[in-house]
Amino acid sequence: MISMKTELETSRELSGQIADAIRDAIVDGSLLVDQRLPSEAELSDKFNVSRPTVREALKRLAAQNLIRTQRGATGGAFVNRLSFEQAYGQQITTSTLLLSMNTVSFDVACEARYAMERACAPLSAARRTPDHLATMRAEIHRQSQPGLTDEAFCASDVAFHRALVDGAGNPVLSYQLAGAVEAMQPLMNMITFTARSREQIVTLHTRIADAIENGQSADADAALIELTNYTLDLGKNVMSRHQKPAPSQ
Amino acid sequence: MISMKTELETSRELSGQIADAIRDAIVDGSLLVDQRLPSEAELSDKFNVSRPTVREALKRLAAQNLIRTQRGATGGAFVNRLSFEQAYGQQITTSTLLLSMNTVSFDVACEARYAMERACAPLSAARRTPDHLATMRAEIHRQSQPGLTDEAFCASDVAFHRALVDGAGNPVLSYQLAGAVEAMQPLMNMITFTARSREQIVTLHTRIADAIENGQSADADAALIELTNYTLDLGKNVMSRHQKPAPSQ
DNA sequence: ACACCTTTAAATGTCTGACAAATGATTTCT
DNA sequence: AGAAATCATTTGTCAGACATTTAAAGGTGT
Repeated sequence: MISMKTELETSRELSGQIADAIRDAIVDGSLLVDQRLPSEAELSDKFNVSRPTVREALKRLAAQNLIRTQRGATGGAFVNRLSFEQAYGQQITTSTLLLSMNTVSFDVACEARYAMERACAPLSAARRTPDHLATMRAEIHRQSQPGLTDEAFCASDVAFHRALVDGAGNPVLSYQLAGAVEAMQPLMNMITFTARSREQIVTLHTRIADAIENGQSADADAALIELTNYTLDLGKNVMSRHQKPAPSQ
Repeated sequence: MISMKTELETSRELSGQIADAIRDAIVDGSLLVDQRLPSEAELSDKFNVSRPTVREALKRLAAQNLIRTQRGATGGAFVNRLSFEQAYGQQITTSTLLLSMNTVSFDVACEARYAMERACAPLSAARRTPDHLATMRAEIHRQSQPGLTDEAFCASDVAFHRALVDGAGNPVLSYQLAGAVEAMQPLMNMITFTARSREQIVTLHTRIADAIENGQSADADAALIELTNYTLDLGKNVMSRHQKPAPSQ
């Protein structure tokens, strides 16, 4: 028998309370990974609500990747083992919204992103595989091509930094950075990269890749600091042109 | 008129596709913060589905804090300005599940956490307010009290590191770290802190607080490295006793 | 006994229609 | 003009039904 709090209040909406009760049972371990939840009919009995209400609750949980559902005879809702892929997705969506809704400024996001990248660099210098290095080199080469659109340049930039972070071999760091880096792409896309600035960035990327290749984390750190300041400079111009005044609320 | 992709496939479930369409409209800016979505009746017309299906889609979005709903004459679903509070909550839930479901090991989580904390330390040394410092000192004092339960010691540990991170004055870093630090608490709670190990941790915390107070970020970094290794050691013993063999999948 | 097809049952997915409850706007009355 | 009653709109909830998917059980022929 699955224990679960079933007493509901009258204030909040029922589907929210039911979702919370089930979520708590998952988080505190009452429901284990891959375990099947009671059927919708059973849940509506247990909570004394209708099936549509139960379904709304289950959809809330599905949106957070806490459960997955399967149709058919042996189907039902199952506690989902959260994968990094799914966590990435949530992280990117959330971070993107935090930025796009002007909850945080470009400067703050930029500082956070590079601070965390610098935390990855020493680990990456020690552990990166030849594959990570090859990706970094390839992206640097792509960034040197003339005629690249700003969007393509940005995408390549993200891929480069992604390889740098993944080189650390720590999926939690990759997960955290995925949000910070990818979320900034829309803002970075607003930047016009002149030939001069691209050259500067490629130079810094090359220094970083060299440092990572040779295990010289101090060099990587120094280059990342320069890159931080340079990006902040580029962003300053963009923001002064696009940034709306502080939101009223 | 609100533009939104309304053609649906037959493969996936409808509520998921509708949720995605609306979410895309929010993320790419077609729907602005505080803007009202069409009513459930209008949406069910637009997408050619029933109202319960629309409602399931809206609940999915509400679970991600993308919208909020209001009843009444001028009510409806409104695009929600994502707050840091809400983002914290999501981040902590996700990170906690990633850890508790054995998707990542203690070592990996620990490394990621302290790597990011080290990224915060220099910023905190430069910007922390007297308030942050006072919190750190108070928590150190609490940790020195004899008779503290392991859980209370852990909670104080979290509060100490929280103050350290918040001292950096960068809400994005605080947001990222909130997940990493709080998510580790259940694992840390499994550790038995002997008087000897508490003393060691308090000593390191004091070194960190001193360094932050005097703006000596190198000292803080060194102490954090020691704390990382010490925590990994403590965890090693716990894991050898509790850790199940690697998950099959 | 084995392989193949059919049936069946259980579960989620979707629809229809209805009522309850909340809430701002409107109207009416004083 | 102001207060109270009414109304209209919208979300929240319920009941019941049918469609679709899926695996397992059962039957059939060789």
